[in-house]
Formats: sequence, structure tokens, C-alpha cells
Amino acid sequence: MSPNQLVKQSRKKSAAPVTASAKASAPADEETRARILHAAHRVFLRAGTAKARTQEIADEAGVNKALLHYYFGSKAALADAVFAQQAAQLLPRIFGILGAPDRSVEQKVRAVVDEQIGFHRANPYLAGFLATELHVEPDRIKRLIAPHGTPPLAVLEQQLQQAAAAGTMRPMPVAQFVLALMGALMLPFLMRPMVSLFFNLEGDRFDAFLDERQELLPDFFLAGLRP
Amino acid sequence: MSPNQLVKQSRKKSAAPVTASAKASAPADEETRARILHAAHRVFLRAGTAKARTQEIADEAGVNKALLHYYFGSKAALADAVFAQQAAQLLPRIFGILGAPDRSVEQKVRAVVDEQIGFHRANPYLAGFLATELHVEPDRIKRLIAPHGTPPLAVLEQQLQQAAAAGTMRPMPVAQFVLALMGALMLPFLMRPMVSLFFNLEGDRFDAFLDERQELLPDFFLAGLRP
DNA sequence: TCACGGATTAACCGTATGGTTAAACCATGA
DNA sequence: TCATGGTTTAACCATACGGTTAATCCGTGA
Repeated sequence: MSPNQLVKQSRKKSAAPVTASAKASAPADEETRARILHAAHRVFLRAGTAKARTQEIADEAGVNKALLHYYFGSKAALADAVFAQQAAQLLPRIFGILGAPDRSVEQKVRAVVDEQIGFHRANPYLAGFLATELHVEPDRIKRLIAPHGTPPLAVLEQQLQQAAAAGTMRPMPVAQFVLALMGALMLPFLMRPMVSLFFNLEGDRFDAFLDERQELLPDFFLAGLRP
Repeated sequence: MSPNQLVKQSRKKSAAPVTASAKASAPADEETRARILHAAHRVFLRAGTAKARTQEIADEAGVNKALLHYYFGSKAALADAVFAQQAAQLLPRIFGILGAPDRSVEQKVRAVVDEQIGFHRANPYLAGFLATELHVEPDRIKRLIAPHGTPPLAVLEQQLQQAAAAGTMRPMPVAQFVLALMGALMLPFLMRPMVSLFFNLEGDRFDAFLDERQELLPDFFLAGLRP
């Protein structure tokens, strides 16, 4: 599943300068657009779209504030673009691994734990940003993310069902299992300040905690699946 | 652990009307203060403190906007009060159950699953609110929540260590286990719109999913602990 | 070389918002 | 009954903010 498959095509009218000039894709300066999007990404992820200020984005992009509107039409539209981009960066990683047709359940669990811990370590604001935006504007995701033809986890579902039927695994609906696994992986990032405070994981210790987690979680979750 | 033990005492100067009149607790109308706090609670939890408007809180409390400042001094202070109150409502439930001295690990896991699913069902915005606020203002929790003398999970930690030493359980640090469990319990609420969309859990189906979850998670997590 | 048009900017605008002020209200007790 | 002081309000204020406008810049093709 490529990221673009997830995102509803929306470039249809990305706020052209009043006169709806054609030439939809790649106008002269696609690079400026990207620079703005990048700046918006940084600012929005840190502050959340509600607290973020367009001026700050413009500054960080090194352009005039009016240019944001020239390219994206409004703060909300820009926020939509960033949200869609971030969701489309996270979800395929999860579904791509867990939904793969050619790996065992065990391989998938080990792979997704490694991948996700690495990913959120490298993008520590992403999970919190998504949770924030989902909370503040719950309907946006329906507007922006396209439903997919076949459920992306159909293969994993079959694997779990067959193993359950064969008696080699505890019966467990995919959704229940995947959401347990993802919750365990994401919560430390979603509530990092609280987690750090209560489990004494400030600074370096948080990293050590993640190393240990990467080690322990796969076996733990696979053990949970044993009958 | 009572809720109040968690919250740093802060009433010391709750923005009295300039003349710092003594009479700290229960001035004439403690009830108005409570009504404002209640309204703030409702508005902040739905919208997050950044998007929430003081006017809306005043309306919902049936008072003039100036009264918010009379009682709480500023929007930020009011937000602090709500945040502290909400954190102090969630955390003792978890630590109270998991840290209890007189229950087995199995009893604790079963109890906390029941309790938390019920609690978040009844307070569906709380988890998202906490995540949002932690993300947007990561330092607030250190300012508002007092560190506790003895770690609240010391007993559980001992139980896990003893069971590991006896070979009846897989070795598992408390933090790793508790954060896996809490993540599994809270993620559906933290990212409900996304979860609902991708696992087809709109409306009633979400409730059914929670019922099923309440049934499955205890055994699943206890199985994960088996050696 | 110059006209065209997209890209970019400085300056501006209306308003929503958090916060303040001065006055009115009202219960209490002297 | 009236002075006191905590409580509440209507009206007001400053400004931060998202958005708009009109002009300028500048590469390109005729």
C-alpha cells in the first residue's frame, strides 16, 4: 500500500489565485510549495494546528504570510495537507508490515515492533500530533483518508483465524490484537511527559526504556497469543 | 492514594480580587467556582485548551466572562486547574488498582481492565484531552503533579519480580508491562476516529468492540506473562 | 525589448479573543 | 438603616490573528 493510495485526491482546487488557471500539477515553483509544507509540518507537529500560528510557519519557511494563502488557501487547508501527509506516513508502515501476504505472524510482530519503535523515535511528535488532531477535529480523517477496497489486514486476519482453528493460537480478532500491540508501542510516545514523570524516564532513561521495550515486546505479545 | 495527594497544592493565591484577602478556602460562593470549573471541564475536554474559548465557558457556566478571571485569574490558570483535576481523576484509578498490596497480579489485571474500559466509556474525551495537553504543553504536568514518595507501583514490581524468580512468570519490568496494558486499554479512546474508520467500528460497533475487549484482554495479557 | 503572467511581497483590514475596569448588586452585621 | 466588602455584570480595551489587496518582481516567449 503506497502512501498515496490512502490519501483522498484533493489537489483538485488547491486555491489557485482566483482565476482558476489549469495546469494543476507542478506549477512553476513546486519547490516553494514544498518548503511551506515542510515548515507547516514542523510548526504544526510541535504545537498542534490550533495553537500554531501562520506567521510562524511563514517565518520558518522564509516567505511572506500571504504566500501560504496563495498556495494553500487557508490555515485549515494547510493543516489538512499536513495531517493527511502524516497519517499517510504512519499507517502504511503498520498495515504494510502486518498485512503482508508472505510473512508469519511471528515475523510480522517482530518486524512491526522494530519498525514502529524506530519510527517514533525518529518522529517523536507524530503520534501526539495525530492524537491531538483526532481529538480536536474528529471528522477530519473521514474527509481526508479514503477507505480502501479490501481491508488492509485481511491476510493477518486469516492467519489468526487459521491458527486459532488449528489450536496453535488463542482465538483473537485482528482488531483486538493489533490495537493492543499498537497501543503498547505508541503510548510511551503519546503521553511521554506523563510516562516519563511517573516511571522516572527523563532524558537518557527514556531511550534505554525503548531499547528494552524493543527487546521484550515481541516475545510478550507472541506469548499472549499462545493458546 | 487519594486524588488530592497527586495534585500540587496550588490554591495559595487563586487570583483573589487584587486585595489578597485571606479566607483561602470556601469563600462565600464556592458553588459558582465549581460551576465555572465544571463548564471549563466540559468545554476544554471537547476542544482542547488551545481551541477552547473563554466566552464559551462563561456561557456554559451561565456567568459573565469577567467572572472567570475573578475566580481563576486567566484562561491558562483555569486550564491548569482542569488538567490537574482530570489527571488526578485518572491516575489514582490505575495506580490504586495496580499498586494495591492485597491482590494478586491476575486480580489486578482483571480489575484494571474492567475499571478502565468502564471509565473511558463514561469519559470518552478524557484520554484524548490528556494526550492533547501533554503534547501541546509538555511541561505542565511537572508543574502541576507532585512526585510521590514511594513509587505507586512498588508492590506490583515486587510481585512481578518474585514470580519471575520463582519461574512462574516471564521476567518483565513493571513499566514495560503497565504501559503495554494501558496502551492497549487507552488507544481505542485516544485515536477513536481513526480506529473506528480503519476497523469499521462506527456507532454501536465500537461499543460491541469494547465489550469484546473487556472479555479478551485480561487473559491475553496474563498469557503474555506466562514464562 | 517588451508585454505577459505567475510568484512574491509590504501593507492593510476586520474581527475574535483574552483580559480589564468601573459600577452595581446584595447579604451581613453594627 | 446604612456602611462594608465580597460577588457579579456591562461595557470597554489592546492586540494577535487569519486573511486580503494592490503593487512589484522576474523569467519567458514573441
